[in-house]
Amino acid sequence: MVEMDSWGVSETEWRKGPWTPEEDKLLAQYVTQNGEGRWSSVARCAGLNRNAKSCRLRWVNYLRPGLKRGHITPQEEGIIIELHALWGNKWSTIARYLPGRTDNEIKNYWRTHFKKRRKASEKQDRRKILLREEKNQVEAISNERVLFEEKEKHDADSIMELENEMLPTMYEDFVSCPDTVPIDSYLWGGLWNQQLNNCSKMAIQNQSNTANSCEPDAINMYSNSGGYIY
DNA sequence: AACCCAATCAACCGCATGGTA
DNA sequence: ATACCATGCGGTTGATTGGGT
Repeated sequence: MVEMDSWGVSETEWRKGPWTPEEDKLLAQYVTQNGEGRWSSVARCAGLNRNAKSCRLRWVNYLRPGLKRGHITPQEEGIIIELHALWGNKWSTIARYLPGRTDNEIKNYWRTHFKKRRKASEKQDRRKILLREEKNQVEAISNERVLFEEKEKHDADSIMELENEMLPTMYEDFVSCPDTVPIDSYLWGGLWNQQLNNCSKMAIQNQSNTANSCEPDAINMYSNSGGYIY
């Protein structure tokens, strides 16, 4: 089955892809002799195996006399920017104000340069976001650190208070009856050990004074451990 | 020298619109 | 009124090219 395109011709048999110099010559000759328009007949009569759309596009964008070649000038770029701001993607309208330039050319130019700028701006945006995130992270870490230090200080104060309150009592309990006090209760670190160290001297002194007032093993355990209770 | 990637350009495709039979 | 054809337009794609690694 041969499908018909919007130009009323069968699509499947037409040549596609880049135009050869021979095809260009045939098309240019035909259009020069017969004028623009009636592209269906151009396609049929010029001896080209191309559809009407393809012929028109090739003529309009490449073969038509008066087309400018080369880069878009800064002046032209200015006009494009201005007119695009005015009309948006109306490429053929914009092209009317740039003699020798085709809508396709302007469209490609805009897409290339606009895309480049958009990419650059996206890159800049991403960089800004990263910097902001980095800053937030630093702030968060800093805040966490401040909170942690405050908490540590608070905990240390609490422990100090607690120890100051409890140690004398605990030590008394320990000295008077070490078996009833769980050994874990004494795993409190340096302050407790320091306190206990001071007290132990008194205890040893007491022990020598009142020989059987407390169990000697606990004190020995402390003394043998180099000041720490395990 | 070989490969990769981005930029560029030419051409295609689908849709909209206008003319006319 | 409407169906069909011709044309134009904008978006997209694919090939080529040039620069960087």
